[in-house]
Amino acid sequence: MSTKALRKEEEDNLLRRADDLCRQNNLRLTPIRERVYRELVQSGGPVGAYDLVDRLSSEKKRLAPVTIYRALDFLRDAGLVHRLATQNSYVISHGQPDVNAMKIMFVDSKTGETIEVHSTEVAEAVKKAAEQAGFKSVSPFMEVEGEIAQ
Amino acid sequence: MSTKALRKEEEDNLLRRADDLCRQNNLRLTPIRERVYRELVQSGGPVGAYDLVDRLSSEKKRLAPVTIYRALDFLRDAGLVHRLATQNSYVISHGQPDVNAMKIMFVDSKTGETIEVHSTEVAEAVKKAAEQAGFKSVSPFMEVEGEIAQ
DNA sequence: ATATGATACGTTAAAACATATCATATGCAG
DNA sequence: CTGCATATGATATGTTTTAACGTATCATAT
Repeated sequence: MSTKALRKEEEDNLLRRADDLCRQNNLRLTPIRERVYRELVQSGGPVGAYDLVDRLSSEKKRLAPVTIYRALDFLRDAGLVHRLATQNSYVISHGQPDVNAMKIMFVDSKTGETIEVHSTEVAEAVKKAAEQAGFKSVSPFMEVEGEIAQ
Repeated sequence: MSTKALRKEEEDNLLRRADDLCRQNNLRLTPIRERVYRELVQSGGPVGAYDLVDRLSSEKKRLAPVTIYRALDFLRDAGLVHRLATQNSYVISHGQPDVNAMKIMFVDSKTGETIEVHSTEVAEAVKKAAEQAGFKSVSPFMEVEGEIAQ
């Protein structure tokens, strides 16, 4: 089986999973929201909001930035998409959301390429540090810049 | 001794430390750079670039945004200042730069208030996760959103 | 003394990113 | 069907960051 086929399957899985999640939580995965999510899935990496505007606009119909931002807000609230603040871009959240794990987005400083890793070990260490800082709860997402080997 | 006095002492310490660091690395802590750094020190928290423009501008002379950004870039390169990507703001980096520790900026989601904690435990856990992701090196800074107790 | 190079800063403009506002449409509960 | 909440369309504006180009300053070389 080609990697392309695998890729396609995973895309479908993600879309189904998104659909299920929304259904179960009474969230409306409207056409625009679904298209934004699909675009992020297919891109395989972080994409800027204005890039999404371009990619989802046709000759006849140009979407307004605010439309994309609204869709992104929805997807982020649903936990399907994560914003990379250091890159001003947006990326799908992989994996089953394990409540106890920290979802770390490693971002390559040069290319912007990202890889997501879930780690309960990091989650625990961060939680401990948070207590020192007087923080009672912390986001389960974080972003770390670095360099990919090779 | 009042907390104010303590505060003043710490400010002086930070400024001296910055001065030393630059001297030792042949970096030029010019007046503008020093003023930007001092302003960040005195504010005690994250400050936006345009805030800095306002605060460092006088009636007769208004600094251009780019001037501030350049000073901030210098200070960031020197490791004296950290950019809070989630807040579009800038904050001094406290503490002796411990090479083995992760410098975590906890950011209160509501107020934007920050507290910096250094943790070798987090550094190690993140390093391990980075290896899983195929990352050979990671930034010693990270930013975590959360909520302050109370 | 004059030229060259390196670095910082000034000035103007624009790119890139994000939100406000108000109008219109669409779904859905009563 | 009606009214209310929610989603989208359209336009404008706000905010943050960088680009491009010129000048000032100072050290060093010719």
